[in-house]
Amino acid sequence: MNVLGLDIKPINVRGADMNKREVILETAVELFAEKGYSHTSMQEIAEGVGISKGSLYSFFTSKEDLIISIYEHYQQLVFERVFIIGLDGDLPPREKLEKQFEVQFEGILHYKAYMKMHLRGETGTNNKKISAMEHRMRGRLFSWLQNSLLELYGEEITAYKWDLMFMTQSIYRTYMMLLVTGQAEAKPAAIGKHIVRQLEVMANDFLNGNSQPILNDEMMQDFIVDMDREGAFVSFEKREQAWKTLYNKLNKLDLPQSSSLKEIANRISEETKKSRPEKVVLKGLFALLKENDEIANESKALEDEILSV
Amino acid sequence: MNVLGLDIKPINVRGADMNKREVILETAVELFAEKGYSHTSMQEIAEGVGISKGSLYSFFTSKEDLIISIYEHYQQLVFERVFIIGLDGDLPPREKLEKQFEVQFEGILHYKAYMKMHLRGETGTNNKKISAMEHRMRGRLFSWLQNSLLELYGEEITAYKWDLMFMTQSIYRTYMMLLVTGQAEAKPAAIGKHIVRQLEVMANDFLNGNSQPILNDEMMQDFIVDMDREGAFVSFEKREQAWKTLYNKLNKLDLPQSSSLKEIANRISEETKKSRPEKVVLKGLFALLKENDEIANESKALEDEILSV
DNA sequence: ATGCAAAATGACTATTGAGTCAATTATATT
DNA sequence: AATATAATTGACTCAATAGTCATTTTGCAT
Repeated sequence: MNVLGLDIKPINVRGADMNKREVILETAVELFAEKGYSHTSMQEIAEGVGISKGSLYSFFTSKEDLIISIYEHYQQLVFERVFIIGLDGDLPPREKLEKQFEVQFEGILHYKAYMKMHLRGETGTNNKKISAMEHRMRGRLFSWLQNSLLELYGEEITAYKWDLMFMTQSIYRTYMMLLVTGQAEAKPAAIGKHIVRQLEVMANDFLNGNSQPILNDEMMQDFIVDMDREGAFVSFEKREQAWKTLYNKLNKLDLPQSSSLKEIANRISEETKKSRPEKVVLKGLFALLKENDEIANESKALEDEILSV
Repeated sequence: MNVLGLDIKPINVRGADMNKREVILETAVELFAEKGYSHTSMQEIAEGVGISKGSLYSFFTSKEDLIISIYEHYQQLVFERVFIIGLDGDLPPREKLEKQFEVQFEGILHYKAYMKMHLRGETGTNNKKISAMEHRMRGRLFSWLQNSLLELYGEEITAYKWDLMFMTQSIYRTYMMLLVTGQAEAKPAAIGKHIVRQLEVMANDFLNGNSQPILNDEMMQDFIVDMDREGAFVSFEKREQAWKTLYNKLNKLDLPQSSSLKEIANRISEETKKSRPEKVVLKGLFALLKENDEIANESKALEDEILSV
């Protein structure tokens, strides 16, 4: 029995495998970030991990499979937290958006190598699966920005949304790049506020009629299709659906312990953010959640999603 | 005798060679843009041009030499015109900057494939010479932006210049990308004005104290070094030095024909912008300039620079 | 027409690196 | 301890491609 009153069970048998899989992902991401995708050989990655090439191929069926797994792994980690903040109905739109940018920049500090790799963009291009993945990522980002814009300014922003989305995204990307390359050091919260402020200033200039938009729906047809196809922000993964269900329930019930339950949920989100989340901690936190019968089912569902990775 | 009263001399003997060299550059740039640097083989380039691989290697000693030549060739073409507008002392700073962006976007439409290649960034990375070249290009761009900011707002902008430069550059890059990929169609003049307007809005927000900068000199030490080392905007190529000398002389003399002479100079600049400038036209225009004894020397110097390419 | 030099060719070499698989080693089970 | 099963290895194949060079073709002068 530990302090939380839980029996700590040994991590399941496949634990070792999962770890090695992650070690490979992390090693590969660092090498890709440093030398680029095509200039990093599978041999080098194997050596970096300390295993043989043959073993490497027992975890990932090809180099392409490896890079796609990297994207899937990290993208989930980075974006999930933004999504969760989006679920919080108590936060006013502007603070919410600031917080979401803040969280992204925190993520960047955690996953520097991944971001560096991503910014390089030089993944074995003209590859179908990879560019599909990149499409999907961009779709999510834009879907999120669009949501935020509408929440902030309502329908009247529609005519300017494309210009604002592209400009905001490019500013975001620039500061991300500066952080990742270590050129700039700054508090995530400060950058988050800064970006939202720029967006605000530009949006107001549009709304006051002092600026004319360049982009319009017709030009952006491709993007619209992408955003729709991905179902994008509303619900794009079972795991995030599970988060959403839990939050909805929490908000609806409005229990007296509600705020402490949210705190636990946030701590869970924090833990999953780590590159090596501790299973015991997660299990403990979920046990706490499940003590409340009203949300036990939802908690269980989320736990299954998270621990099954 | 043609309409300009000039004998048209046959294009010099190396003309054929020069053409083929340029055909190779253009073919290569298209293939690099389409499939990426490392996924395009020298064989494919040779086939694209309709020559053998051996011949290709008589023009460029290596693949690296080829990509560097591409950068040198196009960068000169794109940036030179921005520089020349910078020389025009009559234009107020804001209009000048708008015009410079406009000209860049015009250039982008001319050299789409090059820009696409450049945006991909996936040139044989960790290569010394290439990254040196990219450094130089970035240095020039930032040096130009810095100049423009100081002209527009004076010294009081200094504290915010880094944030403004990075944000402006990123917005510029975004619209460039949209143009290059054909997502957006827009008049270069409109985009130029648009970008300057965003810069203005953001700058005013800083100057009014409503926004705080994120970046400072200390963080940007590397950039400062780069910008200084390149001598950057002030004078970075013999050719541009020659332009500058000519313009200075023109402005100083203030001849009655001054404006028609400037028109001729601008027409020369237009012609050099083309992917296949006509030598005859250039020679004719220079002949017109040289009719004025006062600027004959400067014109001759510039002509030598331009025609020697 | 003849001979010569320059230009062009493409078969060839050498290297790199993705992916395979038979053989070996480690681990678990009885 | 013996056996079975799973995990790991690295030498090997095979394809791609940068760069070379002996041979052929072309263009030009006499």
